[in-house]
Amino acid sequence: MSVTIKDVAKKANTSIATVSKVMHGSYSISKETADRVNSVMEELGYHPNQRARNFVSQSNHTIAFVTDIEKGAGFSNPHMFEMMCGMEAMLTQKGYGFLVKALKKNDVCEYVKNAFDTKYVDGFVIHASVITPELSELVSAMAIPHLVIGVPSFDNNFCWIDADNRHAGQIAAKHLLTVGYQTIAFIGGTDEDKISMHRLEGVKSVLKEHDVLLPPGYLQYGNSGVEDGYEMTLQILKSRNIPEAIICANNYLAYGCVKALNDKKIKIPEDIGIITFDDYPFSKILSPKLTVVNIDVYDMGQEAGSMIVQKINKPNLHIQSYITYPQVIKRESTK
Amino acid sequence: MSVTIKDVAKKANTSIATVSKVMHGSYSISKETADRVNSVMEELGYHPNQRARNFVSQSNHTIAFVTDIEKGAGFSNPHMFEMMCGMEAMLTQKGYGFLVKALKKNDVCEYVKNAFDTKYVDGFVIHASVITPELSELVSAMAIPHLVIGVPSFDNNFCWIDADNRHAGQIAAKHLLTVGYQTIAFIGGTDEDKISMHRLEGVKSVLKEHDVLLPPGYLQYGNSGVEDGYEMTLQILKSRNIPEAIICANNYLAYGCVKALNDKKIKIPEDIGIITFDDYPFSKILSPKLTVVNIDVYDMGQEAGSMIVQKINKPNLHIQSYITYPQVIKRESTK
DNA sequence: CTGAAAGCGCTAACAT
DNA sequence: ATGTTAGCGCTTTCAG
Repeated sequence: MSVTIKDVAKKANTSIATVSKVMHGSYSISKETADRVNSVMEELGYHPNQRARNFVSQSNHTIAFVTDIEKGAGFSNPHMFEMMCGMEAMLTQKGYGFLVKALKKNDVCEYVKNAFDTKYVDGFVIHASVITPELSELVSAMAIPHLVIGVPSFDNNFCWIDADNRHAGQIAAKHLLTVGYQTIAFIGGTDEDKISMHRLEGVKSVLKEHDVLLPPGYLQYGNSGVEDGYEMTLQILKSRNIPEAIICANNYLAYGCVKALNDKKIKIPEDIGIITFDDYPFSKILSPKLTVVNIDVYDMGQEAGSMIVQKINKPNLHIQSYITYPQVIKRESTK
Repeated sequence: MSVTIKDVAKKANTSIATVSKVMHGSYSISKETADRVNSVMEELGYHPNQRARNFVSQSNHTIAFVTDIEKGAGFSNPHMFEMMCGMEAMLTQKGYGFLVKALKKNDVCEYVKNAFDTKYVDGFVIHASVITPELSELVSAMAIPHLVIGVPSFDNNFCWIDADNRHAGQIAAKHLLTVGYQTIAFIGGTDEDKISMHRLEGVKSVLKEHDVLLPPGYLQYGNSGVEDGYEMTLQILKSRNIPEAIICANNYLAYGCVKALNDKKIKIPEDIGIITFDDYPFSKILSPKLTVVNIDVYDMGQEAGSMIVQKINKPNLHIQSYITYPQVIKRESTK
């Protein structure tokens, strides 16, 4: 076994209580004893046993991030990881460990309940993809410190934060208007796709404000594959008056859109400007490089890390808010 | 406080030792008591306190993954996260928690030493990007359970596993030969870029074996940007005899290569075939979709998870090996 | 300013 | 088959 507080106490000719006090910088300790104890600790290479401390304090100083990641997620969902990076950084800064737990929606309740009951972790950040009404019940009934990332789509008592996609949509529309595009079309996901819908809402609100019309033909919905973007763009091009710019609800649609425009020999950004959301690596690689409204998910992760710690310290804090740092990254696909 | 083993014992009219035994399925317990205890546990909603267990057993059943990730890593380094997914899955399966710790190379020694001394975690998986000779000293001097992912580039006592990029290079070359390309060029990173170099080695070994020449003009090195790939491809096209296929050491180079070939109106895969490594999301999005030798980093993560657990259980196990599951994903850029 | 002692909740020898 | 008891290493009253 390694050296314990007892060993230090013995060698320093004092009690373990005093050693403990020295470690915690208690004022009621004479400089001499403190010095003596410190040097013995040094000499013996003493390190407090974290597990014993966890046990006594009934806190692990770790939080679990619960989400649904499976094989391929690293490639298909870079945002999730970018968020994790931000969370980890903030939690480290606050003195917490960052534990990752991949779970299917159906297993989350059991895990959270158990992890909480057994005091395995101090709190949970839970991705909206795995929340359920039962979980909402559970966390509020047992007052489990938690924070959901993403807006729940049902009645709930969760604390949550989310990116404000509506705001991002507004920013996209404003950017296009500002640089001089006067007619704007939108291609987006199905109506199941909340993110796409919120972005569209934001776009609409800005267009309305500026008295820009959005004729039905300028609005296309579909799946979010490259091919879907391609087809939807073709649809838009059938309009009597071709729009001056197209807002694509996501990168894949945007790539399909670019392809369609290329095939039709339509110049980007001169004839038609394109803007999309989220800064995927290939936004910078495509030609033209895509102008993008980026949401800083790293910052969002940091925010989440900071908030879960707040929740742990002030359990009755209740947060439900949109947090977002959208920003235009101007590249080649807009004037 | 929540319900403890004492409460259960009292209510079940037995001792805490018996309760403990019931939990661990000891044989020397009568069916009746076991049943009674179990139902009391159920009734009271008892859950053993994990922290107390950790304390007693001096094991957290958690391992820390130490690596250098910073803002943007989610996008720039999908492989890292894919590996993490695999590790998490395996560790969960083995009953371990997965803790992520982002650290700069200079801070790793201190962290590992302290986390080990304080028994904060049971073992470490360490990414090769943050290892140092001092760390090697440390882990072997203190017998710290660890596993490095990536080959160290210096003399060391680490246990490590790595992807076999040489093997991947062989597979790429073999694939091209098999589908009928007879002359092959290679564009790769600088000679600092070990991964690229290893891939090239593999390629060379296969070409040699099949008596295929690799004239100097067919070999281009540079940085790994899209533009670099573009330029290097142009260089290759200056050769007297244009090669029938090009192996690109990574995706970015490959994209530049595709661009150059498109600009020169050279048809892929008819005139020139292209193959590259690692299945980035945009390999499937580009046109033509890229044929790729994929290394399953998820599997590698799983392997790492499994091995660190083995190391914890059998400390004198020493592993230094190349582990790899390279596989050709045939798409449109080769015949 | 210092120390004795009572836990924290559980496990595992050792008795019975 | 069951119970007693001694820790695990540390924090924290409470006395002195």
